[in-house]
Amino acid sequence: MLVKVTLLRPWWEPLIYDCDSHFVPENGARVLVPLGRAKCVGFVNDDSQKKILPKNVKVKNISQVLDNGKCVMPSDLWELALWLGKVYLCGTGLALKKILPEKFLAGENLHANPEVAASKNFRERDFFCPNDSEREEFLLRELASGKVLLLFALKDSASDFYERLPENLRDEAIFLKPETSKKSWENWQRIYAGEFRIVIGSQSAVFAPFRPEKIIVEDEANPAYFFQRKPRISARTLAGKRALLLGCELILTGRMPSLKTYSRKYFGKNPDSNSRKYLPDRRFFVTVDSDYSFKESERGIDGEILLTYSLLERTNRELAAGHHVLWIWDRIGEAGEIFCERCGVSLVCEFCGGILRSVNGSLKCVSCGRKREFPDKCEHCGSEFLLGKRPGLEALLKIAAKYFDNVKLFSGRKLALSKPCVILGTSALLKFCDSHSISMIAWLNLDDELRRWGYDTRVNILRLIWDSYWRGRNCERTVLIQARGKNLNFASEILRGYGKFLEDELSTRSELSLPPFGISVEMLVNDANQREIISREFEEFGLFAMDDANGKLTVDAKDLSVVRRVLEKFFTMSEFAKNIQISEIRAE
DNA sequence: CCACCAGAGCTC
DNA sequence: AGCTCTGGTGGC
Repeated sequence: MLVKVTLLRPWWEPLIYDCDSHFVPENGARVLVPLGRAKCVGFVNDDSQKKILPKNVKVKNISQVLDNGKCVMPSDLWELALWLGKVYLCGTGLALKKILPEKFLAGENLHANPEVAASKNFRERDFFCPNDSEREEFLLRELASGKVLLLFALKDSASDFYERLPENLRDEAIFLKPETSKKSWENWQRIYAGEFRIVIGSQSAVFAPFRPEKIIVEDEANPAYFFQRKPRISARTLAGKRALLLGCELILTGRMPSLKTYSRKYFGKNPDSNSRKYLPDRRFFVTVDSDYSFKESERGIDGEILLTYSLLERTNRELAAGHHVLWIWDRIGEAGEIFCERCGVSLVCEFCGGILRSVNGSLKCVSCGRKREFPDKCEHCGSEFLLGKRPGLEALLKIAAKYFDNVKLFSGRKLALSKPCVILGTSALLKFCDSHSISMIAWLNLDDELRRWGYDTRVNILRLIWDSYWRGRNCERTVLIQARGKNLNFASEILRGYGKFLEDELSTRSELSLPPFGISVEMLVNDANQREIISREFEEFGLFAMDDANGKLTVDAKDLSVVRRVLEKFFTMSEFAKNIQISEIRAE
């Protein structure tokens, strides 16, 4: 009896093995199979289709059936793996690797847990409310009963929330750490055994092995839900799919809805026209360089820091009232770039060609992070006139110190805040709003933030600015945005409110077929001939593959299934020669 | 003579 | 992607 078995490998198709008895394990059951000289764990993945063997291949026997031929992982996780393998072009094998712990995949023994029949009653709700305390109360109410999976975008917010839980709830709950330690396998088994009613965690907790009746995604608009490692899908999307497969309730919460949720709710099949009420309008102050302003610069660094009169005046006012003020400047170090004044060439990383930034007196590559000593001379022309370009936080610190007595630079370490002061740092500063009373936040270089490329840059910046208004328990706050004339548009779009901004963004993306209206798949194909072949295949399906000649191929499509149909023949075991790698899928 | 390694090749 | 086999290097 032939059986298809999915192995934990990058190819998309299952392999065919023989199961000599008449007893065929069910789909999702673990088996031990020989592969070449090695033996490895696979998962039975049999469909009704005919089993076609390539020539010159002899079918081998399954070595051992594990778990009595039963699928012991929660069945919705098995279905989630099949779905993820398809929609993220990674294959079921790599999807399983993402979803399940290493020990389970290695075949470690597991005490099977009797399956509880799911209620099969998918429902979606949301609670968007900018006030953090109100949202926390909502979450506590939702945790009162039933099995709940509660997801946060960041590990720290998850553990903070867990620590603050009232004792009776904390006894029934577990905070699932993302690390893969011995302890985490133990915790996985305890959740599997049904020891906890509530599971709290960040991204990876979306794969918690139990059957929640409710999945809550807090701060669902946060891009931190995207996994760092491939496949780089959003845990929010997985949570939604999982709720659908389980037939349970999905609750999205946050200060504001994400673009995806917003478009689905208001522009999807059943637009919800009466609940735009949760998009409150707030006033921001935008100040531009045509206002009375100072252009400060630092010795040895080419480039100016814009300080408007309004910024200085308002900061002074807040300090006098005994408050803390945050100045956000998203460039660490002394200067963003070092260049030679004589020949004009900038210093770049010798390994990856990335721009070198000056941090703490040495050089650090912006893209690969490698450090280097500061050279004495220009490596290009030998002159000694090396200058910084685009001032960083260290330069800002020196300048700000001229205007205010108490200025501090936050560089990731702890910061004691006793006296009223100006705190300088990147957008990571926003977390001070949780623990301190911050009465003003100023965005000093929004221009630079907007220069960063990415179809979602604008939405992410909007979200950060909007959060800077609401984050923390104290909501009386001024948000000030400095902008130069040319980026005044963005600033004034923010002034029109969150909802209006997202609507405009959606219509722009619709016009340009950007996500969520179009999907873009980026792949690495080192071999030029192979690139040529794949491009032609795409063309036959009416898709244009852009070749950047550095090995990257980008395809924009309306529908991923066409892309999958083209690529599937390259992701078989015989074709797979490490020459195609899906590097990025932009779908939302 | 063998330990140690980087690279090649194969996998129903 | 792993795993194992290969063949080279370098130590004594």
